[in-house]
Amino acid sequence: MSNRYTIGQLAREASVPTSTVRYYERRGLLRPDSRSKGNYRVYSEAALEKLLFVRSAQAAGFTLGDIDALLEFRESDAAPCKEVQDLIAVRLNLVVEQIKHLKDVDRMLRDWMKICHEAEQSGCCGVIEGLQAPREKKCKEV
Amino acid sequence: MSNRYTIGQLAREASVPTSTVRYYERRGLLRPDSRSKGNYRVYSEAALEKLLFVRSAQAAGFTLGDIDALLEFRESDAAPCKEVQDLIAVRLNLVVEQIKHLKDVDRMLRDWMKICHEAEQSGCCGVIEGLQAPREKKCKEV
DNA sequence: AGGAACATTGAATCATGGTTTAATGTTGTT
DNA sequence: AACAACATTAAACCATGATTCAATGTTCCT
Repeated sequence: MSNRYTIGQLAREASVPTSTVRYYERRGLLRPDSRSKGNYRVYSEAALEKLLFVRSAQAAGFTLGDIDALLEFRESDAAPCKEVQDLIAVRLNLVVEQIKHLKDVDRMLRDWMKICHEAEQSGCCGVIEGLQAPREKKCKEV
Repeated sequence: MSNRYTIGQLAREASVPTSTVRYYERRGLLRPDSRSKGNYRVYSEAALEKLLFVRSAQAAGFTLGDIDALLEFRESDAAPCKEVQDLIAVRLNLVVEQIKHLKDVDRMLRDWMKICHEAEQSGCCGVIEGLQAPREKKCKEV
């Protein structure tokens, strides 16, 4: 093995635009192993694994900030379960919060949809009215 | 009635920073009714209602882009149920998608948490290993 | 040798919803 | 008159995760 990749090859292998690979480099996540004589980035197989790791971790809900930390753990030989669990726990809490919030929004939107259907008969959009300050309603209660 | 508000008063009434009110103005959502001799923004009661409408609509899950449209409907005398329903439907689809995605992420994070707990005994972090490309795993299957 | 394909860089741009800053002017109270 | 509190503006900045651009250099294939 010991494959070498240009940025384009690497990007294709990981199904990522090259611009994103450069962006990760700016973020400090992924450095080329060296440069060609023409100053092209040269990546090793390990870099590809790392890039795939980054994408997997992103898909698993970690932010690039989280992944920074995960990569440090990965680079070290320790098995820092405690730290990883903390990272997961923090992220999980945020995700749970977001889901909760989105479910509220979902419920509200469905309510408005219902109100709109019901008000449609009376020729007065219940949603527009409903979102007014309460005392301002201009059509009969829906 | 016929109250007049400075931007600060308006902002306080709506529990919004003044910077946000100016931002909405930049976005074309909310214009002052006039200017004082000192060039201060002067808002009417109607402007306050409008601002409250914007905040309600945001809370209901509409983006400022959506609210642009809602305000146009509100300003017109029509009862554009069809348009409002479309707006709600589009937003609802996006929200449903987001919830779906976040639930996947939630499930993955819980899986990783479980894996990490199980791998903890073997002194090898299952998460770090698990996110590698499959052939790269450096510790026994978890 | 020529041309396509690919690479380089820094900087600007995008979407979202704002906040912060700096330098300056106004209003209200004492 | 002095002072605090409040206002004005344009522009830069924040976080997130990138993409796009322009101007230019390199590599590969025939």
